[in-house]
Formats: sequence, C-alpha cells, structure tokens
Amino acid sequence: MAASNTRPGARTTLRDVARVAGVHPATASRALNEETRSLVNEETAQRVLRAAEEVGYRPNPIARGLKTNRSYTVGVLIPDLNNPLFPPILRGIEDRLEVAGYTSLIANTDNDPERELLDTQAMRARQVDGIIAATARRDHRLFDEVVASGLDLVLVNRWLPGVPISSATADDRKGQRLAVQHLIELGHRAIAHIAGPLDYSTGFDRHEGFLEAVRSAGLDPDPELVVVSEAFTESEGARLCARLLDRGREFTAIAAANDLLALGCLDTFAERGVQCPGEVSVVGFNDMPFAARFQPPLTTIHIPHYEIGSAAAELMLERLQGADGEPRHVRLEPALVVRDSTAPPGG
Amino acid sequence: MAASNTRPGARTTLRDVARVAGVHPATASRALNEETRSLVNEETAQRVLRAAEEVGYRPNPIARGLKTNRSYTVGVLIPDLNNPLFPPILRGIEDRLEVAGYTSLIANTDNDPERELLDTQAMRARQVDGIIAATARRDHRLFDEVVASGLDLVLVNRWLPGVPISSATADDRKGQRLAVQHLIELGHRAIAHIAGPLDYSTGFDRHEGFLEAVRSAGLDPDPELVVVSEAFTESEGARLCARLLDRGREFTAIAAANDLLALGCLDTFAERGVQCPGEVSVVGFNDMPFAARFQPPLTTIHIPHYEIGSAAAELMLERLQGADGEPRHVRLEPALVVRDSTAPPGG
DNA sequence: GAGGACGCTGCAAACGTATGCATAATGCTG
DNA sequence: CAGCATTATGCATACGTTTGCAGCGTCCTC
Repeated sequence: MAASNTRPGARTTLRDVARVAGVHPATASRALNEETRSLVNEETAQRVLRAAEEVGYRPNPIARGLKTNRSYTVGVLIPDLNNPLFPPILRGIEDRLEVAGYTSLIANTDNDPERELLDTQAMRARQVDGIIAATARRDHRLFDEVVASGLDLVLVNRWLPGVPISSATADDRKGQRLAVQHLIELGHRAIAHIAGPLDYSTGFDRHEGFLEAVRSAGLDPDPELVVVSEAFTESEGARLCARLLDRGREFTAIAAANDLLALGCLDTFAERGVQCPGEVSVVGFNDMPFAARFQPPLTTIHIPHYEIGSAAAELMLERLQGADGEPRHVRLEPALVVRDSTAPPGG
Repeated sequence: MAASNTRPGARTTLRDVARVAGVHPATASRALNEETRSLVNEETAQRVLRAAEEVGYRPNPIARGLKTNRSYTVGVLIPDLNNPLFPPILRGIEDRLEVAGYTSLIANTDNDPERELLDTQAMRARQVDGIIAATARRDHRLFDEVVASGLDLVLVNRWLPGVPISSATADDRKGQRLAVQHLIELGHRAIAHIAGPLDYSTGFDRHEGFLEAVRSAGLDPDPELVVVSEAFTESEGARLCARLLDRGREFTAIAAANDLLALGCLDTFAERGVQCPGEVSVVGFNDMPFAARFQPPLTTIHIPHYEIGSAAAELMLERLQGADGEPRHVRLEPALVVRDSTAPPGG
C-alpha cells in the first residue's frame, strides 16, 4: 500500500509535489502547512496531500528553518545518560516533541560547568529554538546567559526557586515526606537522612521534606543524623552511611534522598554485617528501573519520570508557540512503593 | 574581553562581516572557511577574521547545510533508550563524534519497522551525514534503502552477515561460548539455552556460540532444551523458562542470550520455588548495569559497551572522511564475570 | 449588467550561505 | 611591450522553503 515507487535516493521536494498535483509550489506549501491550509481550496488541498503521499514527500526542516528562523530543534542538557534516572525523562521529552514536529539534541555535561557552557554554545550555534535542562544548580549564572540570549529555557527534574523559569519536576518535598511518614508509621523514631547536594533543588527540597515530616510527627530532627552528600552516587551513599554508623548515634532507619544513595547504604551494611531491614530500614527515592530486584527489594518513592519529561516538553512547546505568560511550575505526584528494605524497628 | 556590544537578539550574518571588512560576502565566506582560505589574499583574510570577531559572527549551520548538503550531524537509531544496554553505547558514540566536531541525533524506534523508516526519513530530511544503527534485523530492506540514498551507514552492537556495511559489535559467538564453557567446567551437562530472536545477529550468533560450545565439549545439543524468544525482555525470559520447566526434560543450567532473559528466569524460579543456583544455574549476557546487585548477583558475559560505541563512531568518521575501502567489522572481546547465579550442579 | 468583494492561486523575493564563472589586477615570459 | 598565466575578488545563482503581493475568475449586489 504505502510502498512508494520512487527512487529512494532522490529526495523529493516541494516542487515535485507541486508538479504532480499540478499546482504552484507556493500553493503546495500552503496546502501542506496546517496553519495556512484554509487559504487554499479544499479540493486542491486534498490533491496536494495525495500527491505528497504518493511521492513520499518529507519537508526539509533545514530549508524551512532558514526561512522561518527556527530549527525545530530543542537542546536537552543532562548530566549523564548512564544515570538510569534520565532515559525515561528523555523518552518523555522526545515523544512529546516529536508529535509537534520538533527534534531534540542531547548533550551530556557530566555535571561539569565548563562542558555545560560549551554544550550550550554548541547548541546555540546549531540554532536550537530552546533548551531543556536537567542540570540546574541553584547557582544559575549559565541560565541567566541563556535566557539573555533570547533562547527559551525550561528546567526538568530540577527547578530554580525565585527564578522566572518554567519547570517540570516531581513534588520532591512531598515525596520525601511520604518516605518519612512511612517509616514513622512503621514505628521508627530515630530516622537518619542522607541528603543530596543542597545546591540542587532535588537535594534541597527533599531535605526540607525530611525535616517537615519529622517535625510534623512531633519529633525533633537530630542534626547528628543528617548528612549531606556531594553527589547522587552509590559511593557517596556508602561513605555517608559509614559516617552515620561511626558517629555512634542510634538510629533505626535511613531516608536516602535517592535510590543510588540507598544502594550505597546497602553496600556498607553488607560490608559491616548490618541486617536490612532487620536492624536498619532504608527507603530510597526515584523508584529507578530494577529497584524491585535489588537485595533487598527497595522501598522507595515512585516518580513519574516519563510524564515529567513530557510535561517539560509541553512547557517548552508553549513557550515556542509564543505563550509569553508567567513561567509555570508543574509538580507531579510522587507515590510510596513499599518493598522489603523497610520493616518495623527492632524487627 | 570577548563580550560583544551587539544586541543579543540580532544574529550577525556573513553580510555584516563583509560590510565591516569592506569585502564582498563571497570573499568573506571564503576567508572564513578553512578549506577555501587559500583562495583569498592573506591580508584580506585577516581583515575578515578580525571583522568576524568584532561583530561576533557565528556561522549559521542551517544555511550552510542547505547549500552543502552536509550537517555535521549523524543520526543514531536505537530501539529504546530505556534498555540499559544502550546508554553506555551512546556515550561512546557521542564522545567520539564530539571531538571530531560532529553532533549526534538520537531516535528511538521501539523495534517498530514503521517508526524505523519514519525516523530514517526524518534524519535524511535533517541532512544527517550518516546513520549509526543499533536496530539491524537480518532482514535489511531498510538499510538497502539508506545505503542507496547515499548516506553512510554503520551498525553498532549488531551486524549483517554478508552485507557490505561496517559494524562494531562484541564477539557474540565467543561470548556465548565462554558462558557455556563456564557451565561445563562447573560440571553441568544438561544445559538449556534461551536464545534471542534469531533475526538479530546478537540472537543468532549467540545461539551459534551455544551450539559450538556444547559440541566442542563432546556433547550433543538437545533441541528440546533450546527455546527461542521473540524479544530480549524479562517477560519473554519468564515465559520460556516456564516452558522449559514444563517440558519435563532434565537440565541443571540455563544459558540465556541476554541479562533480561536471565532475569525472567529468576522470576519464574521465584514463582515456582526453584532454587538458583542450587537447583538450576543461570548465566546471562551483557553485564548490564547493576547486574551485581540482583538476587542472586548475576553471572554474565561482560561487553565493553562504551568501546563498542566509540568504535562505531570511529568507523563512521572514517566513512565521512571519504575512506571508500571495504567495510570493516570490529569485534570487541567479551569476558566472563562469575557471580552467584552459577554453581556446580546438584547444589 | 457593471462594479466591487471575495476566494483562490501564481509570482517573486526573500532566508544565509557556498561556489562556478567572469573579471580585474598583477606578474611573468619571450 | 604584447600576450598569457596567475591571483584575488565580485557577481549571480542555487539550496528548499515561506509569504507578501498581485492577478484572476466568480458571485453577489444594486
């Protein structure tokens, strides 16, 4: 059916479509373009559409971009594709952008501000229409610059409080509260927190959420039981878990700001013969892929990664379509997922 | 220093540079372009360069691409970013391409031939200079078309035997032999195989490797112990493991063609109360991230994913630089990683 | 039935760059 | 000093679109 009998090598252009349909290229352009279709006779439009189908016409975004000053491309800045957090977010972004005719250009910054800058410039050179960034630190020089250069900017997974930039994230505070409430309901009272870096909103908000939940249970947060990591990694989790253990302060549970930090805890436990959840419960954050398969299966906070991605793309599309309103902050709902790394204390 | 005093919104064009330098745009173009600089007077060239610097000129790759039919972009076709196999490969590709001044454009095909075709066309429309594909089936209509269209093509992770297309993969046959040899050395004799889809070279070659290893141990492969999956997924692994069990034929080990299939086996075991490795050993393939953390930690075949990616990028760059020689097939070394999912038979 | 309004389509000029060809200026050869 | 090769630059066109403007026919109105 859909098989075309044209030579595959020959790119088919608007002119070809026009010739087949027996109209002027300009008319073909209008017929093919959703927004200008109304300008052309319904019947002619159909003829053009059929012709386009027949010759397998695909518009050339390069040429179009030259004319319209838009590349229909948005840059996506992420720290590292290997972090299992990001692939689903990316899929959400790409899938949403794709149906709108946009393509995404991905760059890994490895959390290096230098590379971040380079990548941004490279993207600007490639004429991206906007940038979606998952790399926001609360220090945001870079983004001031991006915005100043007239590029649309949307943050994903992280946000910048007090800065007028749209963002799509999970409700990190609430998520962390959910985690702590779960522990409290199990009967835990001495709960430690391994926070993420506080200059990321994810680290900061989850830390706040932790404090809120502890306080609203009528407890007093013990500063000795809160440690702050320098990165969301397993090795940091292991290091800080060891530090908590070494401090000698009693605790029966750890709320980690992310699953990788939680995995680091499990490593330290294994090394020192601490039973989880027997002696210490652990709750993670993110519900990363395969979290259910770890040893023990990880209790954690589920985040709708894909939806966060597509929400970010949606926000970007709004900006690109010229919505000039206030920046919007989309907060998606987290959910507790109980598995086997948490249990009543002393249990 | 480098700060420009031009309005950020106003993109500065070749014409601006020419005006400031007092030359024709064509001359400015030649002066700015490395390859054609020799055509213009040294002094004039310098003047143009200074002018370009002064007005903060950034060439517009869109316009350039329209003219030259090159975009310094290569498309990368993968089935699904969420499959943990691909991120490290992608990083390898991107990192290698980046230092050569190329950018990559990623598309997820979800193994849907329809989408594959669409994505290819979209990439062609975006003027990619070449395509690196991880999606090759042994049926390769699509690639015939890509090659016919004059695009450079390189396969990664998979290859097409008998087809003159360069590829970078692991030595899948050898890897699977390693896995089986390990089982045999442990004392296993009745070894089952859950093969991947045989229309992927990964599935096919590993199946071949399995047969080779069994035979060269002086054993006779039992067709009843070989099942073929329809996809490299956990659910397929679970389904086929159940089928093996239901067949009633005795076996003490399973060599799965990939880690996800192996995980599926573990699921079925858990469901039916089969001890692993006590009653049945399982060996996977790929050494996916976190394989060491599963329950039990998975014995598997390690593959240098990142290096496979960068090798593929290297092959692509060779083609793009105009090397017209024979296609090359780069095979990287697999390595056995012994963990806890394998043990001598009978406990 | 003449004039205007309207709906549809074609014409042509852009967008920013690259490049074959023509041309002007210069140097060289005999 | 004529003639030619060489060098350096300008001119014009093309890449595939989009879009303001003009033109054409048709229908309606008075």
